Amino acid sequence: MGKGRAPCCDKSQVKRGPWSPDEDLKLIAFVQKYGHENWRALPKQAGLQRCGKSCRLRWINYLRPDLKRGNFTAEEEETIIRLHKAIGNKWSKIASCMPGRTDNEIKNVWNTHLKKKLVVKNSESSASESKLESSITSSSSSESFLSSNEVPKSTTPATSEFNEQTSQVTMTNEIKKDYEKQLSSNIELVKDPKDSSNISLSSIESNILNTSQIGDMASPLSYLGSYDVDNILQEVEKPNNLIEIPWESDYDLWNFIENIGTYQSNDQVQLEGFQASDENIINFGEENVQDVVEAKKWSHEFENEFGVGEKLESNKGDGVLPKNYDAVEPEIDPHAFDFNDITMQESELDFGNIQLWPSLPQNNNLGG
DNA sequence: AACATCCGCAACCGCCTAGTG
DNA sequence: GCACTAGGCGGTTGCGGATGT
Repeated sequence: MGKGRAPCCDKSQVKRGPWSPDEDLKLIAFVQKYGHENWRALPKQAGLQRCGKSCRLRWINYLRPDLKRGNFTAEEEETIIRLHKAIGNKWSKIASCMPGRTDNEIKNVWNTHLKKKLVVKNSESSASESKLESSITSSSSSESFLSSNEVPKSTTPATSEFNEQTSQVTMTNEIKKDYEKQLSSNIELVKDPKDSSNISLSSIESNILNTSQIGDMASPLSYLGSYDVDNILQEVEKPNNLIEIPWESDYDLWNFIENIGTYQSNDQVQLEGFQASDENIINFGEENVQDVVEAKKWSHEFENEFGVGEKLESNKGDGVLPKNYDAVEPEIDPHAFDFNDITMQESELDFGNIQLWPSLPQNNNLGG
């Protein structure tokens, strides 16, 4: 060894392996209350014998309240495939286009399902495609990022954001930039070095700009001819019926929505099925009561506006809770608060059992 | 029923990068 | 510009459940 940096923590001092419900609760409670400004310091402050990285990963991939759980829908898979075609293994970027999904999850889905699916698909269509390919790409060395069989088959270049409500795709600036960068680098690759003039792409370009079937273009050249990414994406991607929800831009709004499932009372909350010990009690600050009231109000508005009330329904059931919970506590849902044990100061608060994942109980299991 | 193999997923590892002094 | 730190990312691994023999 001798190379590389020192480990981020003393491995002998930290626990590794699967997380227990108790650890999860500690982490959730801490993050809800204090946030996660400093992951390295967090485990100590939260009373966890874990590496900060491990805490971060656990939170991001599993405990975050805005996570969607359950199988990927066909639309989501399609989105992953499209984005992967365009930007490759940029899992976090892909994830940023798919609210409620994590990079890790997407990566796993890709490696276990989609890659195989595509191999089968490609081998089925390879015969017919190879004919077309040879006629189109003969002039290009085309080791470009978007090889001809990687040109999106339908509608969207990669710069997109999946909209859960409409199953539509819109673009984020970050991805767009990436995409533009890749386009320009590809253009360099395909240009004939002997030709100092720009490649004449005007006819192709106008085709792109005028067509609603960008995906039918089979040639990488024609694809790469689309310098005006903005224009194209606006033309092609923006469906009329799309309701755009600014996922990242309005943090407070999402916070409100999330809070419904997280902050319940300014009192101590005992977790159902756990013995009353200090470890199993989560204290919520007084200010959170206001949050809950506000959140409830907003959630009503939100539900009316976007019809997402089901988001806040109970997510008990297969595939919603982590697998290891079944193993540890098959009879107990550690994320269901028992409100019988709460001394309510705000008499109007009556939210029933709301769990720590206000997430969509999509289909059933996560495969597995 | 017992064992072997496969498969999916959560977690870990190590590198990269941005921020800071 | 350099060193250091912490967060983020993508690749990989290992466990446990599912399936096959």
